[in-house]
Amino acid sequence: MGVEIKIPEATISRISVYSRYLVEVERQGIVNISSGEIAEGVGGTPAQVRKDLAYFGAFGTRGVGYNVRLLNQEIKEILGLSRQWDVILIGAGNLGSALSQYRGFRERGFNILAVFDNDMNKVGLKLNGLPIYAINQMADFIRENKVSIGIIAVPADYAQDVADILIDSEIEGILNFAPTVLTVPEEVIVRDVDLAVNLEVLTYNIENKDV
Amino acid sequence: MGVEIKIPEATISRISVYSRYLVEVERQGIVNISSGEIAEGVGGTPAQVRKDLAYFGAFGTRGVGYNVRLLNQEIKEILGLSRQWDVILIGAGNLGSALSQYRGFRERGFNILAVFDNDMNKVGLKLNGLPIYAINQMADFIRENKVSIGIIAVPADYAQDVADILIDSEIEGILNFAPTVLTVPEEVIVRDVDLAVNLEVLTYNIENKDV
DNA sequence: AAATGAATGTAAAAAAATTAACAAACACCA
DNA sequence: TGGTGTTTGTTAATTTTTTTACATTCATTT
Repeated sequence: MGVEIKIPEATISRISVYSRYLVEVERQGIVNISSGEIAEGVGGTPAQVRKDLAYFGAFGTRGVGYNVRLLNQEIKEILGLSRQWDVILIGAGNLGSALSQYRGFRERGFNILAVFDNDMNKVGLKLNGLPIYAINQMADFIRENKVSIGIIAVPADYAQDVADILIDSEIEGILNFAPTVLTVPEEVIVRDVDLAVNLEVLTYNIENKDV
Repeated sequence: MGVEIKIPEATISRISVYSRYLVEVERQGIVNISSGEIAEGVGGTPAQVRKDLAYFGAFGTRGVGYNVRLLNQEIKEILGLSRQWDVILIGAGNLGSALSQYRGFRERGFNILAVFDNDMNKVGLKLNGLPIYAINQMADFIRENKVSIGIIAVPADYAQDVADILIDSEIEGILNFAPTVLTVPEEVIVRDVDLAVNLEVLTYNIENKDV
């Protein structure tokens, strides 16, 4: 009977950015930070920062601000980053290769276990230290290793087939880099990263700067 | 004195996805399509599709739907894709390499002219057929070739320096893959593609599925 | 111990975006 | 030619998100 409080997706994106910024700030040895300083650091407004954080609790001290280390700890907890996330990557092409050694993932606690590809010239080899397996080994691997997330970095034509295997293997979430809309049951969470779409939003904004 | 009509950024993202879907539909030889069919194809609602399109004009025929080819033409015009976009890529690392040969860019009319990197072992070589130049050659190159967009794929620590050069060279837009917030003057449009943030929004959504 | 200053947390207001609803327009058929 | 069914374009309603404004709280100083 409790009132449902829906938290904007944009808030989640922003607190992830706050967290990344706080890591940097903590590294500089700064102990306390105000909403205004966070806003300045990430390009937002103080009110927005406070509002975003207030969805989850009262982490600050009035008149003082937020303790950098504690706030970052709270945010990581909110984002689900206090547990480790085991991830597999599907697609050992150029994009897959880039993602397999992307520092940002490891730094934030994501653990890529293996790469899957259907190219038999690649299967058995390593990609940036990660083993490459065939896609027909994927379902077993996911179950045996309790993999939570699959990152799809295959061409659009194969993406749904890959997704179907992931779904069958009871994956929890999919980060989809293929430029296509995936059909998944509602218990599987998908997030699309659409590179061309991003570029097109940019061109639109360039062309309509002044308007 | 005209009323300003602000178009949601989400609308721009969506029409870009519609366009990609229409390409596929057109390839299948389908001539007309309804808002409901588009919605089904991209995972949206018919009302949303119509509303998004209505910001820009009346492209359909009542009782019939939209002519696939014409609608796609209109959308591309809206997104600024009727002109060609000359792009450079900064960073010849793994991510830069992946982006340099990303099909989705070329398919949508983006033309990557060159890659820039500070690693002198790479300068002078080619990356997927594209010349690699030193970053100190970048400003001249941008002006001489009237480059509109720079794609930043360098580590976060160097991203602002690269951005500063792009800004000085009067670039129009920046697609930023570096996990950091760039400071730019307001006439330069930036769009961030933050890979770890996307993964963290995914983990949040997984952890809060049922709520 | 009271006063001052600073910055949070939140309630209320405003703005923005989405959804619903329906009249208008068109194709097709009898 | 008139009626029927379909689907758009648009207005209105609703929902969501952002912004504003300020009372509350805490640290510090006198």
